[in-house]
Amino acid sequence: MARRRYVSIKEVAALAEVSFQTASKVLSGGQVRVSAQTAERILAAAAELGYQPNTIARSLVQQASTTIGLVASDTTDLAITLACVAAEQEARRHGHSVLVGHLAAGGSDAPDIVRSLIERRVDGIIAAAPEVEEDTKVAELLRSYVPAVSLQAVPGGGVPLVGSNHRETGRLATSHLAALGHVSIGTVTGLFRRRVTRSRLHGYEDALRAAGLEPSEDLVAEGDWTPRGGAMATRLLLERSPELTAIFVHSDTMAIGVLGALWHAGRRVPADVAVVSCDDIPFAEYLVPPLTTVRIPLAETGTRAVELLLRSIAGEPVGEGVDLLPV
Amino acid sequence: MARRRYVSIKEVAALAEVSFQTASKVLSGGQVRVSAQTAERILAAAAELGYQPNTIARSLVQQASTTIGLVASDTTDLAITLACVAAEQEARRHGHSVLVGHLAAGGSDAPDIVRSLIERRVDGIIAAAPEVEEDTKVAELLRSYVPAVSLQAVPGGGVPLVGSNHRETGRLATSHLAALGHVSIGTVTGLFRRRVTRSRLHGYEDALRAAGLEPSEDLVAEGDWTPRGGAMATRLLLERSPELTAIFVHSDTMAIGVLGALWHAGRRVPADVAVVSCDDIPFAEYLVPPLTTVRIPLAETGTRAVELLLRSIAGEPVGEGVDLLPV
DNA sequence: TAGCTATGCGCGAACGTTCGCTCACCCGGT
DNA sequence: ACCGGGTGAGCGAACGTTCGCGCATAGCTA
Repeated sequence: MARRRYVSIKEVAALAEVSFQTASKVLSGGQVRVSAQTAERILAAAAELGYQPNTIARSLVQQASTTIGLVASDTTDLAITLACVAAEQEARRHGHSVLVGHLAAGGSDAPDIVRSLIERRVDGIIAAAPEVEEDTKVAELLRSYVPAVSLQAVPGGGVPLVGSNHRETGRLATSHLAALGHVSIGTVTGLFRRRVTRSRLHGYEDALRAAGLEPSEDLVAEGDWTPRGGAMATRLLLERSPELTAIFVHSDTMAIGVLGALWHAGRRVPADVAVVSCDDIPFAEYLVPPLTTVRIPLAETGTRAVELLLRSIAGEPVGEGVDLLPV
Repeated sequence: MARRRYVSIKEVAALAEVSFQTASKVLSGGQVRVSAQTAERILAAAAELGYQPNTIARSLVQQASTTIGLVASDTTDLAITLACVAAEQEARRHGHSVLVGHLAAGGSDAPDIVRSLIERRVDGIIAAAPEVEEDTKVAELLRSYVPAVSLQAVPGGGVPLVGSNHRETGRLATSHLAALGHVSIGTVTGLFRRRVTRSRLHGYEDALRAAGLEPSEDLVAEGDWTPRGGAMATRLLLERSPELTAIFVHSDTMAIGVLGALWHAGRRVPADVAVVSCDDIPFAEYLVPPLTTVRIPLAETGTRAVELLLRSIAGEPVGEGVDLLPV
């Protein structure tokens, strides 16, 4: 493992017998006033020495790192991962690299992560962690130091959002169940303090009312985005409202737990209880009773966030809350 | 969104009325020969101006970026994600940031990703993508430019591996089934060309032989790590060997598809067919027939990889193939 | 042949740090 | 009163680039 020493542009220039600034002109790609022969000589020298440009030095002088930061929650929820992967690939397509930070359980290290990104002079930051909804410290950093785009609301605003229309999602899922003739429709939600949850809940109520049904507190149970929480919420729901015949679940991940709990309770799906969820995570259709799910454009959300961020970095002003359409 | 201009250490120094080098000594933390009062003055000035150190400049002079690269496959397989998240958190615990790159579908952009990491002068690289098993170009880069640790074998060697004992995993899962009295035990594998698959297959055969059973080609079906592939392989298996009463699946993700396919085929789990899988992904226990799964220490793998990498960066020589124990 | 323009290349400066050396000063011991 | 050691702070250099300007040389027009 004899490690290769990095060669600098000066060594390349020396080999090609030009000044290192000239070598720089050629190697940094732009079309510049250099004769074809010298250019060739320089490229040959670079290849021979295995020259790898030093982005750090370049960033320093250019005052731009072509790097963006991504702060994600560590929930092993596929939904967030999906958006993150898409975001990274989109960023790379535009020549940017991505520095990630995954929040620890409580999300208390969010300010540290963001600060570390800022110290590394990322050109922009994408926040994909529900925890930031409550973090004013992070919000302040995001607002004042660096362009940012968030997938969640940020306290105090000032950061553009990208997301999907959660209310519509809730409405769509619930009205689907209502259209099937169900009259006792429960819901297993995400954490109440998240906006997503409240929006979807509104959509859920909208749909109930539109179907002439009255929302009831007994039909709503709070989950925590995990299969475990989904299962617990379901048990609670069955206890409080044994007559229920349909459930709208706020995420596919929780739906796994919901299906499990229903099975344990001896309810058949979809014969006894119909389940509709949302996210459209890859495995949804392969679950044991195949899951009906509202497709949320997660990857598109990630892609769009990057687009917006890069535009913002480029200096274009960007507005707020863009909504995408679920199917 | 009036963006704050970054203030340099010189401005801080000017405000504190010291030379910027002295300010540097104080702000970069080490205990140095500076009087308590001046130190205080400098810190106050830094706070007042909202000074954020510039890691880029620091990296340039220190010839170390305190950043590591992580190249992951984009498979939305939770297993890999789990390891990646753990790796990032461990790296951060040691003051390092993580630059990620997710391979595109075919994995053909792996060399580009690695090159970009090298140009950004990462101190080391962790490869968590099965695709690299076949990529000699990547292997060459990893060997010659930068310390690396891989979770998969690398063509030509020279890169330390971290992983779990896959053969043992296969043996464990299969012998569990054999101990339950099953005599016709099938297996839904990962892609044949991956080492993991072959190792687990060996373990599977080991266990069969130990139980006095003869391995048969008809009992082995290749999957592709997706629920979809798992389902297809299962159908194939049922067709070729209808008498089978147990299946060892090479990943929890595929197991979802396997369970689905069995259900569609009218086989009850575990009454008609027993299923054992491996990974111990969070939702395994909540699947409809709860999944029996061999726990693979994914997070620990990520953590260990970072440990090893940092040791390697620090100059300690490291060996090869470390195995961890599944339960 | 003198003057002008275009072409090819070099040079100095700057980006924001860290590091090691030097220097001035104060204090205590002889 | 003199010397030595320790302490606090400054200074120059370096890290590997990019950028804009300036200076030759060559070719073209008048």
